[in-house]
Amino acid sequence: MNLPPICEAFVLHFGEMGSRWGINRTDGQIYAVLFVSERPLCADEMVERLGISRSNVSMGLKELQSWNLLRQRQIQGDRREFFTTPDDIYAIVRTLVDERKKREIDPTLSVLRELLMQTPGSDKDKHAQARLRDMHELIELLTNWYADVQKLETERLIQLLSLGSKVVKVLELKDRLFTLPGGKAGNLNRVANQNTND
Amino acid sequence: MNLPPICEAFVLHFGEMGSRWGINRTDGQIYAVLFVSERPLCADEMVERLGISRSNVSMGLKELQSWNLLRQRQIQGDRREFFTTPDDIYAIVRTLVDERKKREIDPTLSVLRELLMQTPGSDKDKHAQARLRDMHELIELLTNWYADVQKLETERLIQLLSLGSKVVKVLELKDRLFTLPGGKAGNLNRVANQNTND
DNA sequence: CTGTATTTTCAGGAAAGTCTGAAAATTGGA
DNA sequence: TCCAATTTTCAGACTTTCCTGAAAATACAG
Repeated sequence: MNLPPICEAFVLHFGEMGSRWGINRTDGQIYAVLFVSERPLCADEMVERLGISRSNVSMGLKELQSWNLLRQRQIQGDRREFFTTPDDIYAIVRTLVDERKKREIDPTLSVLRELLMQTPGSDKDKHAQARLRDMHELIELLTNWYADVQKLETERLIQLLSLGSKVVKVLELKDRLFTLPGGKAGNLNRVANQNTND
Repeated sequence: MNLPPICEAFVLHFGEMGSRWGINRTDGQIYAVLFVSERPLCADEMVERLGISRSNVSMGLKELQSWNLLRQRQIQGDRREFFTTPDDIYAIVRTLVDERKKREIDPTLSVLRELLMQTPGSDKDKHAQARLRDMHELIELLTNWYADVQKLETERLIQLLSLGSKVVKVLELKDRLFTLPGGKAGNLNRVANQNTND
């Protein structure tokens, strides 16, 4: 590997982590090397830096592209293709989550729905369906939350995440305020509900 | 595989998904078969249902136990050990996330912190550090959010997740209400801030 | 302590996944 | 069109991971 020390340490760790998440170690390293690079790289530069074969880089890039994780750039008067990762790390994570959702969560949801439609032929299958219903409900809760939150601008998202569980306190406050008796409170409560039900 | 149709379909899908997440397909199947089972199972029953070797089940159970994913039960007058998954699927997901965090996120954070402490020996390393700082910041944001939200009771958590991005609307409402001029508003604002700053 | 039921370990075979070099395909300039 | 630069493909070598049966270890009843 032909990289300055900090880059190399990161690339190695990232490849290692990738391989624990079902991502080919080398593909993880290719991504990492692009992620820390100050400018777009062509395939031969990755070969040079990672010390792997040209064909391995080619396949890795194809895989990463199929995950929408790369930007491709042409450089003036150069026939080679250059690659980068997006600058915005929030955008990167969104893409990653979107792709994994598309490839793994969505198919799982549809398998679960299909199995829940079937008529159980035994008590065991009946019980299995009850468990599957729980799982389906939870996955739906999480994906709906994600779909909703994903629409927010990064700015707002950060705000929301920073707040964490304190949100619950704000809700308690809201409940407390708007369940007070009296005309004014009733009026405010309508406003509040307008704001919380879409 | 010796399972009723719905169970079998689920077990196969779950094993398949597991293998995409860096979990051994067989271990995923073992988990799945316990998850849908109406009662605790002993190792030989898993052998029978999944059609794999006894030693494979033994290793799978060991692995799943190291992830804290199983409950172990003794049955009156039976020397064999019986296993189940927890009933509460929210608890299951919490455990899963906790373990992955412990094994993958935490070590990554410490690698990042370590690399950010180092003095860069080149411009490339300097730029790499800037990228690593972004990544570190984002991971911290997410893990802090998780650590915070994880403390909530399931009930409250569901409430919060169901709300999704509507939370932002509630916050806007709060801001609108408590930035109005007047003594009463000022007073309420203090209450609100007490409630939102821990 | 002995014997049986049960679980665990582990060497080595099987399967799956990864990597490479050589060759084919593609691209764009002349 | 041809040619050289570049990228892609893919068979087979190599590596890693997984799975098994046999043997060892453990647990416990008698």
